[in-house]
Amino acid sequence: MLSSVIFYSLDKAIRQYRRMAQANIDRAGVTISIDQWLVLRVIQETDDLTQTDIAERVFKDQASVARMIRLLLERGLLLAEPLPHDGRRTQLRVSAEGQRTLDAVEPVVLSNRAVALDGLSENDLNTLRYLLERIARNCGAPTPAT
Amino acid sequence: MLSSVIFYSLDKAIRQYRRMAQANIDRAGVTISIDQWLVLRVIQETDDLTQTDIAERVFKDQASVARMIRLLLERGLLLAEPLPHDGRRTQLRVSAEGQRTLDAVEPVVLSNRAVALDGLSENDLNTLRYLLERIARNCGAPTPAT
DNA sequence: GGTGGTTGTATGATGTATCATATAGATGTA
DNA sequence: TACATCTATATGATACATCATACAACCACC
Repeated sequence: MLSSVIFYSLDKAIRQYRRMAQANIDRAGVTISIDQWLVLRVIQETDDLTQTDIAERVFKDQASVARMIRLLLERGLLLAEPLPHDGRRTQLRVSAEGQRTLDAVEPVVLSNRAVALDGLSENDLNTLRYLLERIARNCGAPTPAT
Repeated sequence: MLSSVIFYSLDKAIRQYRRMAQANIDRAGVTISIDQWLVLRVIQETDDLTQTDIAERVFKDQASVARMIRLLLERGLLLAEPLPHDGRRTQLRVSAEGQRTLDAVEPVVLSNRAVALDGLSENDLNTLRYLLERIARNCGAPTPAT
């Protein structure tokens, strides 16, 4: 039955977390999706990444990142200016408004994590991380039949 | 940094798994998404469920399930006939074609799971399941501020 | 200084996620 | 029976996921 399959538990956990997290962000009066927030945060930390770099960091597709960046630009949370030495790229920067959003979301995210991980010890988390990374690695191998 | 946050590991694991799983289904020559497959399988097991019931079982939204069922009907993998005692619902059944698809996908799914869980003991799986269910439960509580 | 391969970005197509809402059938109750 | 309410389904709107492709800028090399 479904509940015995680990991937349903996985799916369920991440889904419930995302719902809870988004609901709390909404309730805090901030208008941003957790995916956009994630991209914004990565750009804040390191602002000379290509879209492909960003996509790798957040485990998403370059196409998805491109569209999220477009939305963030349209919403004024991100600024872009052309890069002189590479006509394909633009220099992305978090705008003041974007910074305000990040600041507003930060405590909510921390609280979300605390709620989600309530009752789990440091040890549990390490175990969980280890097992999840193992699964990801197992699945990450390209097609063996070449 | 991102890698230290458990939810990125979670997200990464499930994403890698889904990519691998879908790629293997595609390679087997079957044209179905793993989400559609899941819905089809639930209907095969129990064919008198409402869309809301199905949605609950697969941890999805009723709206998503409605659209997946529409696609499955359009593709002829599912059959619907009106229910005499309830004009809102239809009786859903897996078609012969749908059954063939399920049969074709089954071994691929089993193999996918084996690949993904390679190196994890029964004990690891129980731990993992327990921790994931705990997280899901932690996140499942409705808004506390009422 | 062309030319071919690579890289960075954008976008089309299709499917799923989520919320909100619409609609119609079913049901309970005054 | 009439009405309010609930239930089952459908759908609009917006966003993300994924693959494929387009295209322009870059770069190496002859």
